[in-house]
Amino acid sequence: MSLDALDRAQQTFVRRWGEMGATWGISRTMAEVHALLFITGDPLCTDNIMQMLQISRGNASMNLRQLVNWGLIRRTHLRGDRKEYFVSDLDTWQMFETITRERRRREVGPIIDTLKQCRSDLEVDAPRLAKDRQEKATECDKKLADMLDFINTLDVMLDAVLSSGSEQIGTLSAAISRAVD
Amino acid sequence: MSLDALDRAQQTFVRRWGEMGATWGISRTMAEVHALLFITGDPLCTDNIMQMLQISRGNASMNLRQLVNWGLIRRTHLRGDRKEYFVSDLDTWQMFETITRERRRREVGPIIDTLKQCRSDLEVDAPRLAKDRQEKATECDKKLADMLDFINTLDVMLDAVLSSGSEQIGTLSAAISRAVD
DNA sequence: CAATCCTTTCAAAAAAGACTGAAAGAACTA
DNA sequence: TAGTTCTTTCAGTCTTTTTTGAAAGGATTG
Repeated sequence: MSLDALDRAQQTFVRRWGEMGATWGISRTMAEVHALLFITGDPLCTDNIMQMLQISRGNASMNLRQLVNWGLIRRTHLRGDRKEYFVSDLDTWQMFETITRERRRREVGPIIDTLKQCRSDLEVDAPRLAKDRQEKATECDKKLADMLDFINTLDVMLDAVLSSGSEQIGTLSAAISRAVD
Repeated sequence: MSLDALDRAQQTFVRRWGEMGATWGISRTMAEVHALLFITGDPLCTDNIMQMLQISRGNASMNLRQLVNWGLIRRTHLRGDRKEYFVSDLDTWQMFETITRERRRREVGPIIDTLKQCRSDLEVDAPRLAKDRQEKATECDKKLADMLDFINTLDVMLDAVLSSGSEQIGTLSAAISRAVD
């Protein structure tokens, strides 16, 4: 099994993508599996992936399942072959949208809930606090409110960007630059 | 040491912020230390932090140093006290800006470099590839180019948003919504 | 300069997280 | 139905990351 220039370029990409993933709370291997499917563009089966990334069957299976759950890859079948194959979405924008939506769904909601929770608990019990603590409570509430506000603004912006679709990204980028000047 | 409603609200916030950090490649404790300084607004010394978060001296020292390096907190001193204190005096927007700039600096550059590297390696060696591999190489190059392009666009947008400052964030949000319709 | 007070460092320990491989399960085939 | 082929699961193992605590390093004070 000798590697040519294409293989080497793909390997470099896969490794780097794995490292990236690791700093972003996605496991290195999951990111590598994804990168491999993305960059080759070919349907690959579990054995291909095990061999190319030197990982165990169990590991491959787990990570493939997660990627399917995220919506980043899908199962497919090759005519006359019983094995399952996997293919990645090939469009960069699509990938970005999927990942961003998923993270937003998992993370933005919970943090907003916690902030609101803190505020309402504070509001309910504030009258019973000692005088000097009341001031502090007001300050704290202000910080929570600011943050909530900020997150909401960002969330609205993100939503607009995500729903714009890849064709409009240029327009959007231009509009932002214009608004900032 | 009995906890009042303010303490409880702050603790909830600190815990949640820690969990958030953990899913974002920032260690749970570092995020908790930051949250604590942010939400109380008070200058706190190492002992305060050790006690409030139930962590060791070494751990506190390490994480405080990292936060100072990130520019999220700063050292300060209290009149008539030899200890060092720490404060987080940034507002929500400044915090966001600091964190985003730091991550961008560390992560965007390297990934762009790798993508370019892959492309140029491919270009240099492509002529020597077998015919069927050449097609693949072209496809691969196209993917790398697309991704590079996409990252650049996003990076430009991000830069515009970051340099806009908190006063303009409303304007910006409105401009985006308008552009998307 | 010795004593005190505080901070930093770092080797070792603990905790968290990821991976393996063998075994069980599912889906087809003859 | 029994056999074959492929997939999933999960207890145990291994790896990586985080935390601890004790010792060393600085700075300030009397």
